[in-house]
Amino acid sequence: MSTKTDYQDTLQLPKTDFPMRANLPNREPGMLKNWEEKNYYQKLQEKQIAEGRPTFILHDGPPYANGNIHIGTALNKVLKDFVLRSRSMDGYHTPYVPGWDTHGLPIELRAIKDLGVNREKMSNLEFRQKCAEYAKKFVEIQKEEFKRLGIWGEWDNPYLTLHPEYEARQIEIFGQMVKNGYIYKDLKPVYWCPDCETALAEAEIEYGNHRSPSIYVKFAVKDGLGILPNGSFFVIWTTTPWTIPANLAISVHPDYTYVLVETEKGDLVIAKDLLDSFLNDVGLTAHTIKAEISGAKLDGMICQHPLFDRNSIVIVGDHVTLEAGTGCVHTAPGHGQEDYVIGLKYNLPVFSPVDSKGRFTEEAGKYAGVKLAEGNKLVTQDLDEVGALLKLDFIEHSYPHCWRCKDPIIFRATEQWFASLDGFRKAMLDAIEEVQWVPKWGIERIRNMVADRSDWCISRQRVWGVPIPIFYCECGEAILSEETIQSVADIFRKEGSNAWYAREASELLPDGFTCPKCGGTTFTKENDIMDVWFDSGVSHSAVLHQRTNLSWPADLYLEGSDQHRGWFQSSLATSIAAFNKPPYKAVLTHGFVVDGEGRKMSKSLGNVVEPEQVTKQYGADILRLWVASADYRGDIRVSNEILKQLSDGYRRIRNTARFILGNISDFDPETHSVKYEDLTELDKWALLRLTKLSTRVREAYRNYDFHVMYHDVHQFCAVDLGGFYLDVLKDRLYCDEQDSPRRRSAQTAMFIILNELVKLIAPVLVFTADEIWQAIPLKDKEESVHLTTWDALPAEFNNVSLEAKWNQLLEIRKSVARALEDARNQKKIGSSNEATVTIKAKENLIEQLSSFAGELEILFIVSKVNLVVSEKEIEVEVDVASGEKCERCWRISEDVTAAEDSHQLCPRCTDVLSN
RNA sequence: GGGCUUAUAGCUCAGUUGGGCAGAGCGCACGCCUGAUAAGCGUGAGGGCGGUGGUUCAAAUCCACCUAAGCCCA
Repeated sequence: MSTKTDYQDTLQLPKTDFPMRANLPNREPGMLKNWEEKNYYQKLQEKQIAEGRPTFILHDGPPYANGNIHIGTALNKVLKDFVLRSRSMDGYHTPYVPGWDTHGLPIELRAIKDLGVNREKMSNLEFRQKCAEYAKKFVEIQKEEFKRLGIWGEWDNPYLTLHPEYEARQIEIFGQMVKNGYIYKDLKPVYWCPDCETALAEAEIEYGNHRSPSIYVKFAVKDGLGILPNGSFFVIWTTTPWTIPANLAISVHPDYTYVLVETEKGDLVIAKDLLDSFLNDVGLTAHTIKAEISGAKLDGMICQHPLFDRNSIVIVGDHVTLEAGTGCVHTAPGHGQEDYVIGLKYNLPVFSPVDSKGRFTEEAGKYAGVKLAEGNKLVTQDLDEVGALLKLDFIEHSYPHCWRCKDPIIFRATEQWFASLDGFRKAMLDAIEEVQWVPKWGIERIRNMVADRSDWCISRQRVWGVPIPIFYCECGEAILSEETIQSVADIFRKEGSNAWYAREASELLPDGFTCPKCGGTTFTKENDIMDVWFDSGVSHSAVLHQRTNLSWPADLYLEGSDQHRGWFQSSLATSIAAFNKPPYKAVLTHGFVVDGEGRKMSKSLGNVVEPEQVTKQYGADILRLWVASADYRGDIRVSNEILKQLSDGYRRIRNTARFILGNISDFDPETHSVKYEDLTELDKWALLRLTKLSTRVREAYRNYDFHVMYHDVHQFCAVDLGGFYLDVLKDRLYCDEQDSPRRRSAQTAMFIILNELVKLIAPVLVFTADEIWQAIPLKDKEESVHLTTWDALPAEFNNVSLEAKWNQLLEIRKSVARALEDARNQKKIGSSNEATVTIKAKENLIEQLSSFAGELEILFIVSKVNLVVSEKEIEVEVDVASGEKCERCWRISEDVTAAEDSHQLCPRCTDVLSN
């Protein structure tokens, strides 16, 4: 009886425990645990140090610790992990200290909301304690989420912006900036609640309907620059009459057209497009349009303030709109954000004659002491009396209210601390030129932003953050000296910034400190804390300068492109201001994650993809492969379809590895390896392809072109290996004698290929690569692939002389495949082994094919190849192979003969079996 | 409204300084194999390069404008 399995047992079929199905979601956690137990990250660091490698410092931008990570955070950390792991394999020492941003208003708000904190009944110290707890909780949550993605780093020793040593360093950097003369105090309008007597952040504002007066006011022209007659009027519109006493200017848009129109209330200047609605509102008739003037020409004209003996100048700005009013905007730099910004441009004082309780101050002259609600009435009456009021009305509109007391809020200028960008802008711009920006256009973005930005207001009227280390003497003098700031820093280093709230000023100042101005000895503390961007902005020094395993400046910062305005800039600012050097040598940015249609993710659209969901359904390696597959310079799409596709790509790589593992199970590289010169030419060709791949992929990693790596590796597995090399090898591997040189030659090449492949994918497919690594039959190997380096492949592999010849063969192989497919469609053959192929071509091509000698059958996986010289370019004929099918290797040949028990065997198989 | 960016087959990507009928892989369709088998092999159909208008002997590649999308700002 002859059965198939009779001969199956005489073959060397693939044998491996390496599972075809990865089951990543279930298996990855176990591998993570193993890595952690064996302390691999630490081991890698020690190894790198022992080998004396050059360092590569990627400084981590701290995510904000107030929620779970999202897919964008995952993308960022995974990219960082790619960089570090590839640099490690490329021979660098790559310590990685992850960090978190732990201060700031969002955490204050969440602490109040989520922890049910009653802020009124709690001291600042207690409240800060709650905020710290909240932040630390999310640090732990995010830490676990990052670890799950396979990211290696000093997870048990990260940096937190609330650490005492961090805060101390932050104070020192501030001190350095003071020393360099870049810190000053000035007025700036902020949201202010007169009832609660406190500044409010944007997040503490609630919009609601409010009834306001609506007035049109005319300002008489004193100097019309010869364009407008004196005695004509600019007309403004406002819903806050109480800000009229603080009016310093009238803004017009440079690109709008204005008309001078004759009315019964005088000759008025109005934006042309708003003339009709204005006349209608106020109930006036236009008699004559006396002139049309472009807004730009109005710049510099001078008007008389209707109530005070001072000027109101005409200025131009793009913030003026045609939505309502007159196109001439009442401008009070002390009472509005836009007014403030345009005021800075024109050097207007930040005039804000209103106190913390919402009453006019002495600066408001006769209104001093009047509450603003009353002020609205008085001002309007006075305007009417002097004839400046054109119209009074009342409107319902959306207006900001205090979240706590629900009262309407005001804009009020208060004293704030600033860092003078102007003082070091030039140095920042110069530094930007020295940094390598990836992609290149990043330089354009940050350059424009730095060139345009105004001074940095670092004051925040909050408590959860690092206090601004300034004292005030009774005489009013603000104390900020090297000595006092260092004293604060020293105390913070021991006790943290809570000391600011726990101690009296005298306990924070150096012993025996006296006011340099008046000699006074009684001091109070500044109430403001620093902007959180200052916290994270000093991380380069707080982390890199203070950790012995790191160094300053960083080799690389790697964040989303929103950080051109954020962290890249705040870091650069503090670094330039303190040290006059950029904190990084290179900056890499990536785009944002969007959905399958390229739209931003939002809860309301319901298109949010959570990293946890991806790891649960597909595994972290798939998420990482997704990161690797996309070109991160632009936006990166993610969708189920995309992830599904990645899974297919992943399986291809995985199964390629599995196939090789199965075929080298009886291969001992030490005893069975074949020397390069003794390898078959096909195997040499495979190693040449490997060398090309390896060169390209390593270069791609060095250039941060991870998607090149993915596509090339995938293509190599699918096309070079699966589509040709491994398919062709099967006959040799399965049917040749186990220890035959040709079989060992194939195994040698496959072994080398797998070893290199696993190292090339290791930075991306961290779990799968290590799983493969464990399965490779190599003694004395590193415990984990992640502890290895990319060693140079032997130069002899780069045997380019093979290229042309084999490329041509592959071309012909395509023609053969097409011909075989035709024959298959005509039901002539099924398997290609059932075919005899006749190639007709010109003499020189036939000659070249002849040089493959008896190999062509194997290379085309057919039973017989005939070569015929003809005049045709190339023609392939397919016939049913004649002869009998060898029951062992399934190839058909006329040499197949009946073996003793009537089984059909070819001579090769007969030989193999007889040994 | 401003600064920067992106736009090549269903998907992910290649397309050097403008030059040969625009490529790859995946997916899909069809077929083969059943000794990589919840695998493997082959063939094939898919786009005219976001749109419009220019420059040029020649443009996916250069210029202008527009559209859509993204980040930041106002």
